[in-house]
Amino acid sequence: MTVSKTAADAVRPSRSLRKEPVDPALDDSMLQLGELSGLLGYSLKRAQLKVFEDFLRCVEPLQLTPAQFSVLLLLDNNPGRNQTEIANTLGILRPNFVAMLDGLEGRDLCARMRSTNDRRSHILVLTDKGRAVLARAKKLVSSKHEARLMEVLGPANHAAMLEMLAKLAREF
Amino acid sequence: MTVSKTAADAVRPSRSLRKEPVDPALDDSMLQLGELSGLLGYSLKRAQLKVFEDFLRCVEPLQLTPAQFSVLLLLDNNPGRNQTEIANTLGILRPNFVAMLDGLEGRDLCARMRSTNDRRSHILVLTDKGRAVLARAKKLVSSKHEARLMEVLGPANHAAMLEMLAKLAREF
DNA sequence: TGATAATTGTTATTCACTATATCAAATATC
DNA sequence: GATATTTGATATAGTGAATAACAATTATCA
Repeated sequence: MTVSKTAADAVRPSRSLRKEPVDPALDDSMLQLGELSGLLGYSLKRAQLKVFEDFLRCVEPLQLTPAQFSVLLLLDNNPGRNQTEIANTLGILRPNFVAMLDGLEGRDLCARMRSTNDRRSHILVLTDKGRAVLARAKKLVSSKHEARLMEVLGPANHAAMLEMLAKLAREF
Repeated sequence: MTVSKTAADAVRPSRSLRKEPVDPALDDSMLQLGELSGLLGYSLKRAQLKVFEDFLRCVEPLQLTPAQFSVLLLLDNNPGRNQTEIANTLGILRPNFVAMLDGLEGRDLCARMRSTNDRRSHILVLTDKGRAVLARAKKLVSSKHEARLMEVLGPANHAAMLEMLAKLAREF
């Protein structure tokens, strides 16, 4: 088949003939996702984007991205670690972690200290401000963000989902 | 508390004293994720990355990214649509969709045809090659990618997960 | 009808995130 | 003590996502 270079438009579900008013927000005449809605990866990504958006909204007064929050949380749970260790557990490449730390350190949320054992490495420490911000962030995340997730999914589903996602992140 | 600028390294779970051999791949002395493992968004993102990696592996002979696959699939399911409609349903911004289409059209997987109704818009069409590639891609995705997901999660969990993710992508 | 607004595809540009190679300083290995 | 490895860092490139602006076309409506 050779394709002609023009074409009369195909069957539009003719928005003008529709009876029920279409959702004005995500309208677009409702295209058929088809097999796409059965693709786990597709829904996974779209859900992830939505969840991150909500995270940003909930924690907006503190100006923390999910990645930054995860760093602060990890520092709090693992004192005495260096950049490589923190970056690796978060799946961040060392070169990219430098600028990220510069940002956090520039806002006085954490600090690098030269290790006395190994003078190559920087031990990462939460500052007092970092601890305070983290504490407030945790409250916002749990009371707003996670609370909303719980509400939409229900506690049982939320737990089941968490377990499955962790399994995928681990074994896949 | 003012932070001194150096510090003796804190309690390392002393890798040297461990009895069981640590997983050499993701080692890093097993940092404590702490509250991070309870954050749905965190696991969601890590799982999504793993799933997309697997998708790329499975469909590697066809050199299709998840985004490209989704475009081809959508074109097949929705003939006669223009760029704006396709881009919008996939959450791709129109300006960014241009280069993406250039790539697909350059590989002769789809084509833009000027609409006779509205000479501004381009109706998107799958080429024969595009249909053939899509068919092969679908087989690879279902026999390798989705099959693996099924195997890891189990059919029931897979279905439950899909439903929850769709709900999040929709209502969140 | 004709002036004005809106839409479509496009370009340019910016920002964030990711990835690789490379480097000097410090440490480990043998 | 020579060589290799590790650590933080820099430079750089690639990709995705976001906004503004533009020409061509179509829609609106006074």
